Amino acid sequence: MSKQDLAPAASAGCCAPVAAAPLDEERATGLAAVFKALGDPVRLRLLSMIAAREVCVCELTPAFDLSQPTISHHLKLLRQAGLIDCERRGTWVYYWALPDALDRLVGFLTAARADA
Amino acid sequence: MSKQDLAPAASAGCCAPVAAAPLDEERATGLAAVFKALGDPVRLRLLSMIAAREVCVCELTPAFDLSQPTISHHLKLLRQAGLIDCERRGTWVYYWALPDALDRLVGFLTAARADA
DNA sequence: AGCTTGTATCGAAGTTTGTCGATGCAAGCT
DNA sequence: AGCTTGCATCGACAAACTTCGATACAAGCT
Repeated sequence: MSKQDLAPAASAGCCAPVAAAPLDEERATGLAAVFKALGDPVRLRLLSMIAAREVCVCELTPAFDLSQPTISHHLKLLRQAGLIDCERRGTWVYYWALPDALDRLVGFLTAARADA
Repeated sequence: MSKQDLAPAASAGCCAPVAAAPLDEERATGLAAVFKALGDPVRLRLLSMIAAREVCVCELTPAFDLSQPTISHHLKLLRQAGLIDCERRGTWVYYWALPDALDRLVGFLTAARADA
């Protein structure tokens, strides 16, 4: 039996036949990488602080009970996920948020939300 | 539009924005647990299939190149995250999505997005 | 040139995660 | 009762993750 045609298009009737495409494997991998970056309380708090306004690392590190290398590691993961970016200005390094990555996540979630 | 002044004693300059509260540790832990559940391509695809419509496990398992216990394990994690729920009906088990969890994630993301 | 401070990178240790085969349980059969 | 099918749980293993101290790099000092 072919499971290609999962959608019975039963009583759905008029509108919304198979609302969102079932999320192909490639797109799922890309999205999952970003979600995984948010799957840690420390990184979530870091992102929320950075999204509020551009922040220097020297303000972020003392806000946690973690070592400086650990905070630096989490910032690197957020950056690799495309959620933030940084720049060195003299002695200090400043981080800011990249809204596009958040937009992609919201797009997926609202599509799933709409289906449900 | 009330901006609570949680500003750090830093010399933030004139206005000291700090829009949303910086996401307390407890809420960050709860949200991160849900984001972590989405941090895997298999679970993301499972959720998108389940969100489209209520689905029987017997339709989900053959859609992946993974063993049946592995799919069952991923479904359990999604359920523990509050993203889906299930019910046994005779021989088969059916899963459906819980939109509230998605709403919470969208709420966090759009708040962060607004700040940035 | 040295010294000091801010940040990133480098191993390493301990924990968690993804996956599997084997097994167990539930429900519908004959 | 037995047999078969659908799904969950168990135990194990390799891979990945989080965290740390030690170290290296970068920039502004004296």
